[in-house]
Amino acid sequence: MPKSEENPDHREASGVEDTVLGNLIGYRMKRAYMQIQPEAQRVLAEDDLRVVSFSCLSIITDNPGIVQSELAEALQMERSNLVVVIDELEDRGLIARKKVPTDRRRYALTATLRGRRLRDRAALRVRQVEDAVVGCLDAEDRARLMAVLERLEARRAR
Amino acid sequence: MPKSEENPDHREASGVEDTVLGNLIGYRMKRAYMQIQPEAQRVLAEDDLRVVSFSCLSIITDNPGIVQSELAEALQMERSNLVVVIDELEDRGLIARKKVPTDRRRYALTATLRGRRLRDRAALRVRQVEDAVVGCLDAEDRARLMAVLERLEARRAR
DNA sequence: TATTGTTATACTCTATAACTATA
DNA sequence: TATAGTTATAGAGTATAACAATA
Repeated sequence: MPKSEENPDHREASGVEDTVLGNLIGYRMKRAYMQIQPEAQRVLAEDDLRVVSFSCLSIITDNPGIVQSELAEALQMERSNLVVVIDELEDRGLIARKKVPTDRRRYALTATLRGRRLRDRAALRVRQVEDAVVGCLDAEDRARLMAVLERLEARRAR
Repeated sequence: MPKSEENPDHREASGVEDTVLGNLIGYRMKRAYMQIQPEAQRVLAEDDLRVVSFSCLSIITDNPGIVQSELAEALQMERSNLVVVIDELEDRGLIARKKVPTDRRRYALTATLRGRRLRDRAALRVRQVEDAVVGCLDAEDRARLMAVLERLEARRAR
């Protein structure tokens, strides 16, 4: 019976046997992510933000003048799906669209003061719920996790 | 200007500034996961499997006689969403449903020989694409990553 | 001709409520 | 009364094609 070297067969807490799935990084990553995502979603919802709108607001705040194509590329999402998100942020007065004089196809996006403040507050609260979830890791484990995740992501240019 | 201790402000490869989002574990985890997931999806599709059907087939293979409620719980999904997946695996002759004599509400699920063989082959191929993605990590980093992800997941019982 | 923002649309995934048959 | 499996459905999230305005 083939056993994996790094994680021998074991019964999960639930009592369900799992020789294969649990040794796949994708599976483990999704399940770990699912510990964090609903918590982040919940606190962001208290400010009427979705994860995607918080992400947009955050990138716009840090990159005043960014245009929608660039934002879509930064967040790895489709331009078309960005439109409604940007519409809503603008309607709520959190960001502003300004036509770029030198290229009138493009809209320069900037966060308003309200937008920047909301971003800062929301980021703090997301950080707090992450701290709670990740509380079982010490600072070193956490830093190492972040570094490894960044390296996996950087692999994209292959 | 507040800077994070563990990851100072920096320009991403794309040239987009990112003071906040990039320091959130949830964001990093999602982006790292997105390096693996499409690759896994692609190789599984070659065997006409989705990630969820592979996961079901895998758990059923390792747990002959498991019933749908237990499977749903193990994979943290809704019973109702499991039905079509199980239907398809059964139609393809990869698993069998057998009424449990002692409780005729329940179906005992078992993988057929074909199902077990497909699972083993698919698992190997998923493992290969994961190895390719994660090739930038040495064995120790990889083992540590898996261990940390497991600890985050285990936090569920809080 | 190519690109930006936009609209419409479709497809997947997930969540909920309600039904049936059994217990 | 509660549970297992099922159905239908609605809501997200995501992907694609096509269009108008502009380069």
